[in-house]
Amino acid sequence: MSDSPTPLKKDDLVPGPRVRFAPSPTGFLHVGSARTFIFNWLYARRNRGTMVLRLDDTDVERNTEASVHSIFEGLTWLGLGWDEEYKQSERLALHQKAAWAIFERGLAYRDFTPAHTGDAEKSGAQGTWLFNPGVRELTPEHSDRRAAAGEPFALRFRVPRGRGEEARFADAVYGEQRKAADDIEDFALLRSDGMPTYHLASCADDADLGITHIIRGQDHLTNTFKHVLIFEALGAGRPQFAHLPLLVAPDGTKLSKRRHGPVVSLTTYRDAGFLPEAFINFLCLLGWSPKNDREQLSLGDLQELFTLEGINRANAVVNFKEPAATAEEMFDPKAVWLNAETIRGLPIGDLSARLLPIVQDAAFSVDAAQMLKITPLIRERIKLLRDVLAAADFFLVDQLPPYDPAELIPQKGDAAMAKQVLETASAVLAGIEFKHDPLDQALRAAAQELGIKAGQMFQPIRVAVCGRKNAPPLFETLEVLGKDKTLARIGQAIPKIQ
RNA sequence: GGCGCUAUCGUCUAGGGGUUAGGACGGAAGAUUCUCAAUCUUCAAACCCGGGUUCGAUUCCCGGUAGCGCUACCA
Repeated sequence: MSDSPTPLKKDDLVPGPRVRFAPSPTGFLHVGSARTFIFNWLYARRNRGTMVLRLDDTDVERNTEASVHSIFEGLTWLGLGWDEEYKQSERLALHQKAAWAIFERGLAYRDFTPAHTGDAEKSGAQGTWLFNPGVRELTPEHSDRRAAAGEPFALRFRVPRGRGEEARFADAVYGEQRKAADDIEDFALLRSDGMPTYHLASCADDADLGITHIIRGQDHLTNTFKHVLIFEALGAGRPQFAHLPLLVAPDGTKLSKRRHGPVVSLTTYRDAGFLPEAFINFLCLLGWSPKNDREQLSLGDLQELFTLEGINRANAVVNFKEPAATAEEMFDPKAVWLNAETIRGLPIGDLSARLLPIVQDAAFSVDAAQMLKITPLIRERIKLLRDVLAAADFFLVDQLPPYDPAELIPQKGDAAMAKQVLETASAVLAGIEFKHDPLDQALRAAAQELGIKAGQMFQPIRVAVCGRKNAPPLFETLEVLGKDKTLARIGQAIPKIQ
């Protein structure tokens, strides 16, 4: 025995919570799923716990490799990471063992009834389906005999009936929940092909992986009664449940790609130029609040402030526009605002580095040094990263695209004034250093000499150089653009004036 | 149909037996700079309906209505 054993850390004695995000790869990564991931992650980090990523891929028919990609693509973009990773399809033996253990305890039975054609009962307005009559009360001998003869069957949970029993659990968000067992149908554990159902696989894995907190969408709230039954039948401890209000479309319906298009897919936001930290901030504000009116929250802030108590119960609308006119209009205005705010708060070097690949992908030849000079001029003028293409276009091209020569004419001025301004500017600019202060002094002096207002002096130059009226401040722009390009563009503008 | 959940400005939300019902986005108006943007100021904008409890309900209780979810050998 060593006389100085390694002291146990407190964390070793009290392991942190274990949470999981368990998407099924049957479609792209949904923004609602992304929020569920984020809340789980925040809970794990906040409480020094473990974040488990588990692919719930027991539905072989509907799984796609493309979907797996989409999930990882989305999660990678968020950049939050996870600690452990599992695939349900690799844990089938565990699920089957769990199902048969439940059967051995007499809490499940074989159902030899052929599978339903699911949609028929979805639309059916008749009474609640609870179980297929006849099979639930088959004697074990009869059941064994038919199984031995090779007759296919599903394994169903035998929900206690007619005894006034109740399933109950305490949800961290929705409070005490209870439901009469008589209202719970005999759900399937195993399909007739032997594959586990979602309910069984999910609970068996949660128990096996030691999940302590299940944080998931409210669409699972009523499923939880079944899950509670499974955990009990497994003799496993029951995790703490916390259900999240759903994210819905402006029309109040659940977000779906079919109905609502790309706005429900996480990668759409990445591709449109959202910053992951800003989008995480936005998503967190949907269905959760720090209760102190703070809205601009960094990841660090969120980690510090996130609690299950801050989650509310009503569904939240993602306020996008259905017929989207422009890219920016299709998104929730608050998400766009948060993104713009985050962009403004980024150090220039950081923002510039994020902008550079976008500009280069658009086939502009710019280097990092140039981008670094352009960035401060557009930082307050872009809301999405991709806006850089429209905001900085005139810095990036050699030849300005065609513009309306009428724009060259200043307020309360005429063509003659425009021409005079540009000719004067041409002469003045040729002889000075292209730095903010000299440009400022020279052009203001020139305006005074011509007897016109500074604004009247600047507009024709701005249009000649930028190809439009709305652009960053003039002197900074000229400085970045340089003397050669400036003079060339002014030279090209002069003949355009009639 | 059955069961469950929910209900504060257009949207996200704070609040809670007595408040001018607070903040944010978006909208409108104004200030400011060489345009735009940013920034600042101001304004408009909400407690689903009906009962009950109470001196007093937007808040608590019940009912209604509406929305959403589940009701598959999908997850």
